[in-house]
Amino acid sequence: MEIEKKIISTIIKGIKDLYGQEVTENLVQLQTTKKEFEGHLTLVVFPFLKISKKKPEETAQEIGSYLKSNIPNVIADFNVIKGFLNLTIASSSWIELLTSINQNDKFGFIPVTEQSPLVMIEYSSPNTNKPLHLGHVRNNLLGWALAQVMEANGNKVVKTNIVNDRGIHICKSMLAWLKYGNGATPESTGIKGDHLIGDYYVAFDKHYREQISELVAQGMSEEEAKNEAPLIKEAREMLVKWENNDPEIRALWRKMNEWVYAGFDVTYKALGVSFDKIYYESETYLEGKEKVLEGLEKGLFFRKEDGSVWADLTQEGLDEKLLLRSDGTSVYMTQDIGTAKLRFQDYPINKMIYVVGNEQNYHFQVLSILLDKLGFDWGKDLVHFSYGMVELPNGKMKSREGTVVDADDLIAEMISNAKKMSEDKINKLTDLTEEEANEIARIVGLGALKYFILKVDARKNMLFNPDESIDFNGNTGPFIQYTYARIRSILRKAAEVGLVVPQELPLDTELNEKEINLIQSLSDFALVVKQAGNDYNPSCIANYCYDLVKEYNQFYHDFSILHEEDKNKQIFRLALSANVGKVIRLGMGLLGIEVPERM
RNA sequence: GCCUCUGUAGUUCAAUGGAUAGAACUACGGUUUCCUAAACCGUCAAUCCGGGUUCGAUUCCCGGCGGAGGUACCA
Repeated sequence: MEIEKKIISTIIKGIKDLYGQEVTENLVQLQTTKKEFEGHLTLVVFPFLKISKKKPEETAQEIGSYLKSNIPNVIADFNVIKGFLNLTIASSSWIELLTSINQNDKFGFIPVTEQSPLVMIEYSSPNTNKPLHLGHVRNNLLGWALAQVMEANGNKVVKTNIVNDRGIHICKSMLAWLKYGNGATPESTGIKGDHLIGDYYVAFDKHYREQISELVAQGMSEEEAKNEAPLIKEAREMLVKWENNDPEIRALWRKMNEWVYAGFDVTYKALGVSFDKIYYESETYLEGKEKVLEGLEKGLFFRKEDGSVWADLTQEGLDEKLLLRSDGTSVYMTQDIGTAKLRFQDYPINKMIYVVGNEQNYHFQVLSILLDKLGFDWGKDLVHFSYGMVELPNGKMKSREGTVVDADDLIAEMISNAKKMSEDKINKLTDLTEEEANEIARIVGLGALKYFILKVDARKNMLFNPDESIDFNGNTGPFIQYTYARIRSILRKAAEVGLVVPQELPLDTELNEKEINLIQSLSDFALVVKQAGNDYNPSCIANYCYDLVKEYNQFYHDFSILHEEDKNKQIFRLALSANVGKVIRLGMGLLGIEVPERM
């Protein structure tokens, strides 16, 4: 980082001295040199040709000479290939850089201060009528990782969850439980609360379909049958009762939601995610209604003859959008407006990020415009962190067809597979207690799952193959975790013989290319964290960690560390290992992935 | 129909407009006097098609073709 800054400023000065023109920093393209060429950093000189009015080679040569004579303690040498100026950095500069990384426990992170902007991140947002599935897992992992990344970039972060705890879908579960449940509770059945409720949601659907086909058999059209089936009518009645605060219905609703929340808590805890503030739609939907009526008064919205309220977005190139139904009840959009209002009351939000699937791109485009019209400062540039769907090898997940991957099942399976894998490796964990071994299996199993999902660009749809997901080789979480554990092992062994990495590293160590490359890769971490924050994209951190690990593994394979005879060299390599370990821990930490001391 | 996103080795994923498009899995073949072999090394193999922008395009723009999503008084 420091090295690059120094070079860039010298280049800008050099262009001025050589060609008499001021250039901006973004014109200076300094990148890491490709492996097949000599040098560490490469300047692309094409952008300067118009200024120098000379050939690429000549321009590169001149800039190179300027750098070498002006900052000789940084630029040891240079070479020119076409329009590329390859710079070789002096060893002492690299060692200084490693020292600065070594001294900073939160290398690459920008500290959060009182003045930092406040970013609120909404993620998870479950319905309370069924347990979490693989799609929610992606949402939760992305939301958590993004929160960590934003914080690492110097933002105050508030993680929030909006729970959709009201509506017809909840009533369906409640109704089925009353009819077919025989008073079953999580305690009496031993079934996790969210799964229990989910079972009755499925039961409702089953009986509902039966009624529909009966009615169709009696000669009713399918469309009509769907509306006339006794079950759906009862569910609607129940919803009305709920809205009218019927004490019995409300009591049942509260009881069943508590079961679900208890179940969700277990899943959230297993995934390692948490929230600073939870909102419930049962508490926000009325606020939204109010806000919409307020907008109506101000003339922002209009009312149709049937009483429904709409926003006219044709000016913005969109169509008209419904905000309140003709019967006065609120829709999805209304609730989001209400939630926004409450959040704004509760926090001085500078930026709002919604982690929601890409099927709702249009919804958020509209929401942004509406919030802006209603006077929310952050409305216009709210961020919809839109992620793709998770597909299975045999197609999309459909809850009705039973092709969903349940989150709890998946987590349990990953952990038990991790356990099996480590048991296959004899001589490894034999001295550990059962408890310690289980803890490692948990860390590794979850690491595999999290990494598998987070390494993929969030915007893209991704394919999840349950059989292949638990691969512990290649670009996977366990591979990275394993490298970390090995590094920790080396440091433990070194400590046993009294070798400790000092704060300050000796400057007179001779470095080879692989060692320099490793320092360079370490320093890239700061750039990657910044990029992840700018692009709202945790996946680049995952891929960075993997590249770093691969590079370290080669280094580790080629050079000895504990058996190195040159004392300076030994300390240097130990420091290098320690800092690779540190950066892995920081990087994986941003993804919400733990790293084990042993495995 | 209209709108948005997306097309990279057999498969799953990479590549701020930069040099010969990288990995991993699979297959085949190597490497343990040595700190964790859950490792390392090698071989095979790809930018959907056609234009444009420029020193230079997987990337940006336009047009096809393929995939996904949206376009509801569902959430």
